[in-house]
Amino acid sequence: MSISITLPDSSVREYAAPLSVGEIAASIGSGLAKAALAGKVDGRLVDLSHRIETDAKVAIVTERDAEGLDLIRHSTAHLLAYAVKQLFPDAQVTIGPVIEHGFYYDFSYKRPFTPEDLAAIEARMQELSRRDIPVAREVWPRDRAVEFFKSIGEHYKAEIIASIPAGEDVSLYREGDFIDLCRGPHVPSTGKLKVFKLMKVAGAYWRGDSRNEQLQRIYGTAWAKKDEQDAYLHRLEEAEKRDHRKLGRALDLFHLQDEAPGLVFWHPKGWALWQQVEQYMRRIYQEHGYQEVRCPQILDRALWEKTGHWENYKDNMFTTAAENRDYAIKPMNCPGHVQIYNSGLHSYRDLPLRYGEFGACHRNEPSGALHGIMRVRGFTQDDGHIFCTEDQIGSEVSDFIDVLHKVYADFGFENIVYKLSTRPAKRIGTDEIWDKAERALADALNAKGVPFEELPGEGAFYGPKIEFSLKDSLERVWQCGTIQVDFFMPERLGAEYVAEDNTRRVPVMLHRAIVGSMERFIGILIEHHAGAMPAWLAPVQAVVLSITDHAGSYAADVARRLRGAGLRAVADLRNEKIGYKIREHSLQKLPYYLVVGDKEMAVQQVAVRARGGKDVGPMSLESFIERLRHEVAERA
RNA sequence: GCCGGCAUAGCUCAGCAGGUAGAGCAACCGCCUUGUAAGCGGUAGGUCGCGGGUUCGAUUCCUGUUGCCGGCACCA
Repeated sequence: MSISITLPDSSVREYAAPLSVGEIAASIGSGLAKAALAGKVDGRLVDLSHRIETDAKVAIVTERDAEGLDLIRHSTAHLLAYAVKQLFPDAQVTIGPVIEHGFYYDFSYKRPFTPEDLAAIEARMQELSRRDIPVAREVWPRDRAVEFFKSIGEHYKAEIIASIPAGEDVSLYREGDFIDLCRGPHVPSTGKLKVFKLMKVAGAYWRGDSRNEQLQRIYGTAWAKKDEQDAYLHRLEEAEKRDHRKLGRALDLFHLQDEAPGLVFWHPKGWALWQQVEQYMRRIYQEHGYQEVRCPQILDRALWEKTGHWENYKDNMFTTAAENRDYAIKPMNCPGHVQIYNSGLHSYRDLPLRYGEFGACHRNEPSGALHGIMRVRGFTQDDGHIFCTEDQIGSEVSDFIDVLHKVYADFGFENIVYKLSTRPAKRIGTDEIWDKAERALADALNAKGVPFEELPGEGAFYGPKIEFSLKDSLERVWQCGTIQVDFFMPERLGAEYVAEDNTRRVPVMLHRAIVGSMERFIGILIEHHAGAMPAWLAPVQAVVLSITDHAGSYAADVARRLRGAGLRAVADLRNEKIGYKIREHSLQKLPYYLVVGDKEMAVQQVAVRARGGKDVGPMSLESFIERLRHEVAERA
């Protein structure tokens, strides 16, 4: 009996006897046979050596498929392990998964790998690739595999296999004298792996747990084509130029120094940028029914004992003492907001009640977590708390997401990542309340039609939450916005309202922030715009450049009139060539450069140059003011 | 916090098999009065992160420490 194989173009081929995916590729064409990396049989990825016994749908996977690229990366991770085992036979292998743009492999070794080791390993990988060593799949009984890996001293591998259910078979891949446990599939031979580069070594914990021993992780990147890798490396270089730490210094926005780790010194220009963001967010508060409040920075220990922080988060709080009393510098704003709520008696008619604060908080973050102004110990949140009933959660969350979308859009962000974290094992509150709250959050997200990832068990012990993240130019994801349901703190701190039936009830509290940490958000803004802030945010919107001393007083007057019109302008009257001034201010990435010389002075105009070397031409100052105002209003 | 790397002038970086340091840019002072991304000349500037050790002598070697960088862990 024959086997009929259906190809992706719906054509059907008949074969007389069972055959491998590779043989099918060869029967279609020698070019395809050469390009083939793996196969897809009835939707399942398999090796080229996979034998097909019955009718099936088959696709040949090449480097042009997304799956092919993943395959290359995965196999390159194995090639890395192969090379490491050759050069360092007593290193132990663990896991080597595919990640975005590449792969990594974790090893256990008696000493750290050096950058020189990395170069040697990469060279060995190139050599192994040149030798085009076949990669073969083998199936072993689990227990035999465990014994085997133990016998060759690969204890981590043995542990991994031992965690696979007993009695199952496991697949191993052999290339040369290197054999590794792997689900596969893999490329048929090492010669298919040509474009790769080892990027860095780093520590990583075994099984991701900081209580376990630390392994050495080697990161690499791999691609189907050389020019794709070159483009990727180039992209990384370009992204580095956007690094907010570099731009913060170059544009004189802020600095950090040893005496204040994780705390930011905002310079005049950086603070001007901050103020644009803060004033914008203040209007958002006002437009959406929030009342702005302000609470103390330091609160008595007794309050933090009530919230549980003194017991559970003491290591992460900065504390202080005076006159026999202990205090903590607030790590969050919510307890303060509850105090304001509690200062009066509330009716159900008052709810929802929304408080907003630009609250500066301090948290003693682990030293290794600090990162520029993105992860700091002193930060300010656009923090808001909504006191409401259980029934109001849904509409409040829905409204919040609308506002958040508007804000992100105004700042120019479209790439938002949504995550819904649901009930953890250790939690307070009844299942009924959790059901209700989780459903309210999920319904709100679904109603907006946004895709979200659900993280079961990742919610806080006091309630579920949604987190909204943005990606920076280095593809790092930063959490900015959040909305969290809290069944716990209002009760802990004695918040209540009088319900319709005249009973006292505990309100639900929603913690919410849109930009999150102002510091982090501004860091993201800097990287997003590569320091070239849109006019509405730019610390300096226009600089007036005099060509000679002769036009100096006119230039100063133009700058004065711009400031009088509510715009942020400075004059550069230095005795320098105009090209020099243009260059200097261009490096500062200002939106507008107004050149004034005798010509302009004579007709009371300004010659306008926009960022990026665009010549806008001469115009009256009034026209320019109108243009800039329009741009600011549009947030263009 | 953990693993590794790094720390030299305001910035970017060089240097030193151990003999107390150098460039470019910036700064300052002159000259030039300038037309859309670097005019010319000069001057000044460093306890080589900080502490301890080895040494006749340490910026260089060893050690501790602080900070930063890359990951990991963490992020109420």
